[in-house]
Amino acid sequence: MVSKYSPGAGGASMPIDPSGDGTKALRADARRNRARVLEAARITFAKDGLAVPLDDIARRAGVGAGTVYRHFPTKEALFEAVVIGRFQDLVDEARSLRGAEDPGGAFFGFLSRLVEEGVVKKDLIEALAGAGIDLDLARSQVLRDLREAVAELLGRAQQDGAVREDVGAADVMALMTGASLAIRHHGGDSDATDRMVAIVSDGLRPVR
Amino acid sequence: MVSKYSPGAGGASMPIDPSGDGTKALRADARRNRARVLEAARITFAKDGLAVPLDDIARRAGVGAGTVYRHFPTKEALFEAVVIGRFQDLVDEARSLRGAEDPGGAFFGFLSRLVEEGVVKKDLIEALAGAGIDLDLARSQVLRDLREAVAELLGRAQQDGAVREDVGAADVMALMTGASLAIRHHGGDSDATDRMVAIVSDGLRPVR
DNA sequence: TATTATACGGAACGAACGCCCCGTTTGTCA
DNA sequence: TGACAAACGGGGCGTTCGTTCCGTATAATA
Repeated sequence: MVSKYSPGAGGASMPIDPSGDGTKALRADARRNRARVLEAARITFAKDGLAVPLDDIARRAGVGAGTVYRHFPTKEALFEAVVIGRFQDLVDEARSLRGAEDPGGAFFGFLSRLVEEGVVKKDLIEALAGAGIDLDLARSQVLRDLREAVAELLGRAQQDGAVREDVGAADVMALMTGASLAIRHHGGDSDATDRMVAIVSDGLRPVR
Repeated sequence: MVSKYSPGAGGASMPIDPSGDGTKALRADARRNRARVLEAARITFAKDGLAVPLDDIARRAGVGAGTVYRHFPTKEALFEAVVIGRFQDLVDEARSLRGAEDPGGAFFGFLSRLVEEGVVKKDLIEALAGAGIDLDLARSQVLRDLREAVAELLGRAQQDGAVREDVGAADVMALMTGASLAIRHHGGDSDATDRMVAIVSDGLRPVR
């Protein structure tokens, strides 16, 4: 989850950067505040989605709005940073299941995780559903990675005869997005969650 | 779909109202404009949901913003009026299927209609998903009617053995909401729609 | 046609919110 | 510890949008 953010605009006499990755070392307080902002954003976006006022995030982080903007050029950039982190976690999880001995179980288990995440993290489903967000996340690498990882799990499950043949990874992700949204509205209790996931999962199994 | 809107605040010397239903007769131009506003709102809310600026609706209706407010006290009231109309249509449709000879077919057919509507009418799914709307629609009669009508179709289908026993009407409506949202994001082509509906429908059938 | 209640339109208002500016504070390094 | 660059914070600006106000236009009625 390394950010591509680079502070400053490249002033005249920039000291050589020690890490060599194009990002200048941040001052101690700046690094601390940046972390606080990210953490606050993670919590706040999860609860209320992109709609939350940026001031709320700043207040929760214990910094001023200006500080948020020094670290992230726009509100959407901050949102992106948070969401990309979430996606990356999912990608890692999906990839760790690639070699599972039970492809069907791995696939359905991952779906369940996906939905659980979506129910708890509003920003995640908003990002997946593209809820009124420009967010060139569509062109982001993590999203491609996620789709690819899902496609791989799906393909293996299909080869194993655990999943019907007429669905693609995009279908699956859309269904999970929809399920998350439905559950979240529904109140989000875990019984309902399980029932919904079971229904969609059953629908994904091969037609008898 | 009779509105409960009543113009004026009941001045001192109000002439006896001819229709006797508590609403005073509107002037011809007022009645015409009201219809125009409703029609414009229907189209505009369907396309863009509640997020659309009210001025856009007024412009499309060919009236000023003030005129919209004379007929509907708030933007949300207008939204409600539109959504209630849509719900009522669905209720009528569901009720007409009560006596169907094939309960399973009737149930699944209605679900398909529900999703189709949701995909095309953004306001409908927003209302069903409660997307950031206070909208005491929750306490509205039509919504109760709809839930009840769905419950009846569902119950018959279950008695007929066409639908698994462990789901309720709320689950079904949530799933359809989710499917609509997923499809709409997905691009909304009718192939995808059919596939999604088929998957969820299959998931709703009795476990083998 | 004269009169009047009713309705109209759109300018104006105010609240919310993203974003920027700039005077002040703080970390860093010699 | 002194000097300076980096970072801070929060007030303020500009925009968007819901809502209201009020001078003007018009349907209804006699």
